[in-house]
Amino acid sequence: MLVQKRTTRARKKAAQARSRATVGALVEATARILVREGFDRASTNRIAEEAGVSIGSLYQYFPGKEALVAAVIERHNHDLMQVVRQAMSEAAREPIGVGIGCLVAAAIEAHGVHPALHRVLAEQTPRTGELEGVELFHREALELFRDYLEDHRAALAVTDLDLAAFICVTSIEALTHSAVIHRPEILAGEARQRLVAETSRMIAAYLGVRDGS
Amino acid sequence: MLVQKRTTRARKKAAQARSRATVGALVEATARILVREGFDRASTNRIAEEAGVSIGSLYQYFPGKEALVAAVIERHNHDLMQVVRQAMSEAAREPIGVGIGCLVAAAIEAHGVHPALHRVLAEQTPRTGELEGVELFHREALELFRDYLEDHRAALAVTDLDLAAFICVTSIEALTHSAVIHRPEILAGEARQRLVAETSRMIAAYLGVRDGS
Amino acid sequence: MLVQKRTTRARKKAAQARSRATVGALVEATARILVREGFDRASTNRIAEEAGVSIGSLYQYFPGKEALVAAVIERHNHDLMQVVRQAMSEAAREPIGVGIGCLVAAAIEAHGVHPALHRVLAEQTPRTGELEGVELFHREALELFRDYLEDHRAALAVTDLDLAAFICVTSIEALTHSAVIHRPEILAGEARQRLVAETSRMIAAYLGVRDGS
Amino acid sequence: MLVQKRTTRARKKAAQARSRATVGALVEATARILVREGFDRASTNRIAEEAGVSIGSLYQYFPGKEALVAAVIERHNHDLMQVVRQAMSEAAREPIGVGIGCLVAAAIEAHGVHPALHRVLAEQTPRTGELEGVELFHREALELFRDYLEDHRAALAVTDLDLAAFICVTSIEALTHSAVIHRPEILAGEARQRLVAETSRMIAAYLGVRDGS
DNA sequence: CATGAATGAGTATTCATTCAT
DNA sequence: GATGAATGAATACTCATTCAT
Repeated sequence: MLVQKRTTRARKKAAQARSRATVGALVEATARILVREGFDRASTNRIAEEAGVSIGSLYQYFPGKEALVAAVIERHNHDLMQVVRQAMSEAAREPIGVGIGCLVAAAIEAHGVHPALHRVLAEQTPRTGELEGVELFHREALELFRDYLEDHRAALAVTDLDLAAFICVTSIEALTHSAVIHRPEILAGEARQRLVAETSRMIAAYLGVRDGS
Repeated sequence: MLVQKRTTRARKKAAQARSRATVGALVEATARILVREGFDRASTNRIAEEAGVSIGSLYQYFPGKEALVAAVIERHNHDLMQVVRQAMSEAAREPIGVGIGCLVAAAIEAHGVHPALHRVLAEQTPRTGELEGVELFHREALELFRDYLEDHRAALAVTDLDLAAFICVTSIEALTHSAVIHRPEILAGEARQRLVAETSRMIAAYLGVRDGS
Repeated sequence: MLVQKRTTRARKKAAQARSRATVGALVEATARILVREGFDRASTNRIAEEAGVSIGSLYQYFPGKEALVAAVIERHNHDLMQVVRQAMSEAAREPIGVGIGCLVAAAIEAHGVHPALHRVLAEQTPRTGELEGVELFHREALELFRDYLEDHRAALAVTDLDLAAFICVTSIEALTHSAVIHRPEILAGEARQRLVAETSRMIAAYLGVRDGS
Repeated sequence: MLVQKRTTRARKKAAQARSRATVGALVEATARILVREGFDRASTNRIAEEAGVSIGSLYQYFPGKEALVAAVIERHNHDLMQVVRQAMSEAAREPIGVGIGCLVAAAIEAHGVHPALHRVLAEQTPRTGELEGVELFHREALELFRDYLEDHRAALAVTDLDLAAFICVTSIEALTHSAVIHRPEILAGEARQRLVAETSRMIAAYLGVRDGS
């Protein structure tokens, strides 16, 4: 009995491990094809082939193309949040004037995680049905930033923190995104410093950051 | 002879009128379907049907779906620019502190021109090939705004006007867009005033607008 | 009355001249497109455009694409026959041994009249309906050659002149055609002489040409 | 393990058998439609229907109409070569005077393999892209015949065997083809013997076959 | 007669999805 | 669970032809 159980467990584990591997391969293949061929040419058949998995198995784990892309988005969001969270905890240890600089720099850095994928996701992926997940990152970042403002409320002139967070996060996100997509030259060398500086200055000015806090 | 010529002209005009009508019907039908069914379900056949025109005629005037959507985008951009230009000339007559408020308000107003279409264009239309025209509006607005800053250079603390224009236009665009799409409640009544006020304040603070100019 | 008639006549003539010009332009345009784009891509609309004529006018003069191509074939056949007839009358003045050489040489020359068109007609034009006209050339040449043999019956060993003509014309035609299409190198310089010589020798040997006739 | 493997193999075989059956059905259906409806009316949809296979399956195995027709041509060529090769080995055992008769007779026989298909392939199939395979048969036959001449070089008066092979094969091919297509009456009963005799005589005379070899 | 806008049946092709093995 | 052959609705696009002007 014990042996049997063990075997079963082992088998299950093996099976689960295999499952995870298959799922992983599929998500990675989707990302690769998305980047290489674009959203429209990313068909389930092609993805399965790229993953080295049969089309039947693909449908075993994902209900369709949408779910596959959603998984890619989720993973990408997770990677981005990693960077953001890291920056957040760094910023928490600094006075707010410095902290905002950290966060802006982090936003740019985050967009550099997987720029090609980011671009495809931003430019070609329709925000419909399951796929609106692209916006999820925004919401998470928003919450984090709102909390950050809350922690520094005393040092700020603004009162409506919700609105302030919306304005800051949206602006920072848009600036870094737009720079990455349409002005890559602005992100190299000294120009990058200036972008960070200017953006930070704008945000700080808007928030009415009091010196020495 | 004169009669003959007239007839010829009349014929031509009739023909041209018919053509224009067909083209117009197609563009309008495209916009309608885009809004009603979304980008992916907007097939050339469906568009032709909606326009009350044969599929053959569609291809007489447009090389494909892309061109159709591009025409819709172009028309939409044109409508937006109308609003922006109007606001620009208004702002030109005011001190910069007030002028920026005008422009921000105009940006929100512009997004209200045809919100449903705007949304589809922003969320579902891939920015590939001919379709990157969505970005064209941005570029035009950028230029206009840069000129505006140029005219008020003396009243500003910033020196790199290109970078400043990029930062301002991108931020304003993103804030109004994001508000329209994800926070419609923020655009009604008193909340709208606050959004305009806050945004304007941020931009003015960033530009280092000197009072009384 | 007279004046009237004259005018009418003149008009008619003018009209007829215009008609002929239109027809000519259409046939030439068809040939040009056939060569440039191939049979399949030669659409009536394209032909009309190339001819600088409206599609409506095209259908005034030709019932469809088939008729257009048939006209091109006919004209081409006519050009070929010109060469063949010329050679025939030359050959008639020579003893048969020499005459056959003339005819073979003429066959090659004929294929050089408009090789590109010839190729398209031979390789891409289906021999169906009105279009079987490609074979018409063969039949005409056959008849001419049969008469030629008849005139030289006394100098020949063969008795069934119909069969002999079929064998000779088919062979000559095939050899020159095949050379033009698949062995163009065989038609330049000294190789060409050899092809003519060998072919003539074969035909003469087959016919049992008696020397000195 | 063995059982497992067997099962796997069996599965594969079953799958492969199904595939082969589908492919076969498609090729046969193409041939049938080609004959019944002609090249132009042979659309992929019609072929799939005739084959009792979905249009999707058609495209799983063939990239398009061209490939389908190419497969038919290939199969037909193969069938023809079968006959030719058979005749060749027969001819090899005979003196060349008799051998040539064998080969000519075989050429006619070969054209009788599937005359209707042969006709469509010859008359309606454009020789473009993948489809030039019609000419492949010619090239193969040419090589075979050249080798044959080589083996009998001593018994021949001609020296340029390449040119001689070209002349012989082209002539024989054209004569039998033309007879089948345009003079079917010439291929029945006694007339056929005469055609073979005359053609053989022409070829033998051309080659300068020495008696008793 | 000339024009060219309009037509719409027809064709090739893709792709998400199912299901027997 | 895995496989991959099969499916067929859907789509983009062409082209011969008509007919109102």
